[in-house]
Amino acid sequence: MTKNQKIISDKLLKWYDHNARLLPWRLFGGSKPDPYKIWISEIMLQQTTVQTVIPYFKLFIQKWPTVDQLCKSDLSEVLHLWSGLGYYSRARNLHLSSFLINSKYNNSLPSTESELLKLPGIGSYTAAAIMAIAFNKRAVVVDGNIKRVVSRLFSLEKPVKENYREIWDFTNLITPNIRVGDFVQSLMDLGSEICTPSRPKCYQCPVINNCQAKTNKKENFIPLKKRKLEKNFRNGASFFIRKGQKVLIYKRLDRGLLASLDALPSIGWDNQVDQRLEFIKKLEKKKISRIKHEFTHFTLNMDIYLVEYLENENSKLPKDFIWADINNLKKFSFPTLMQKILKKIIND
DNA sequence: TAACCGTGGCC
DNA sequence: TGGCCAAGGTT
Repeated sequence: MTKNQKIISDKLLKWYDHNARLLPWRLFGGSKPDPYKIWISEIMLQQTTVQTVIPYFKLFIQKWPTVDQLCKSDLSEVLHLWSGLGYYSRARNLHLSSFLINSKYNNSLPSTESELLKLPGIGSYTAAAIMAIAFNKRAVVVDGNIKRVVSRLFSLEKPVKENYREIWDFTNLITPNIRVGDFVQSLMDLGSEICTPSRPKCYQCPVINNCQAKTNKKENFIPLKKRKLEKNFRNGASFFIRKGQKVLIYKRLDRGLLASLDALPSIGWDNQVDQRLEFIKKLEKKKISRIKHEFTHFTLNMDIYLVEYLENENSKLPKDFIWADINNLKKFSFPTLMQKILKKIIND
């Protein structure tokens, strides 16, 4: 680490001492962080904003304060708490990992990158982040914020997606040997609050004099943005099949989109073949509404149909189908898409 | 490697 | 309004 690189980390740490965000998984005043909480927070924060995560994190820790408690839970409980948060494989992987940590590591998170990487749901970023933040061990942490901050500090013009290796090398150069956790979080807080994607607040930046992008007057153009692929449209149909005060719902397949979550029977949009849904095609239905829902990689237009299910059609239901009380749907694990559809039907 | 995997907020 | 973006991982 050269003198200038040490100046950068010193300035960032000093800034962090006075400007760190107060977040529920952070401890201050010399207390050691709880690796379990850091793990849960890091998984929840994958591609998810801090403000969205906070209430989910608090509920999660309240319900399962330790690995030991988590590994005694049912997957269905974890999915229920996770419903609405998105990227549901994270919940499945957390649950699975809790068993591994229980059986292989005596309920304590492993503290080496190679062992952390063996846990499902932990990749290169999360392993390094847990090393640094939970254990204060030196690791090179490169997340979305840090990619942008480092690109600007060293005037790296390439789009971040195409420049991982170079960004990693420069991040490595400025990563100190002490207070690694604080340093990593200082970069993240800086990226989140000051060195923002658009209109960075350079006038508040503690390392403005060390920033090569600023020196070159390129802070608004670095890193370069890459054009994204065009988003596709899909059409689907959801069925509100009613029998008195009950509605037919089912548990989705345990793989792919919205895996293992509860849903209204729906077809035509998720590239899945589910034999259990064949019976829908024979039902007498009436189109009552339509909603639009944005996924990351496609836009969904979902037609909503109402089916009045007659008492004498009491044929046997497929596996994992149940008649749910319309007034007690809270106990199920619906993704936001389904919550939107249900709200639309019940309000209309 | 590029597609897949959710959702909410911002401008 | 719609595209962008957020403490990415898996296949």
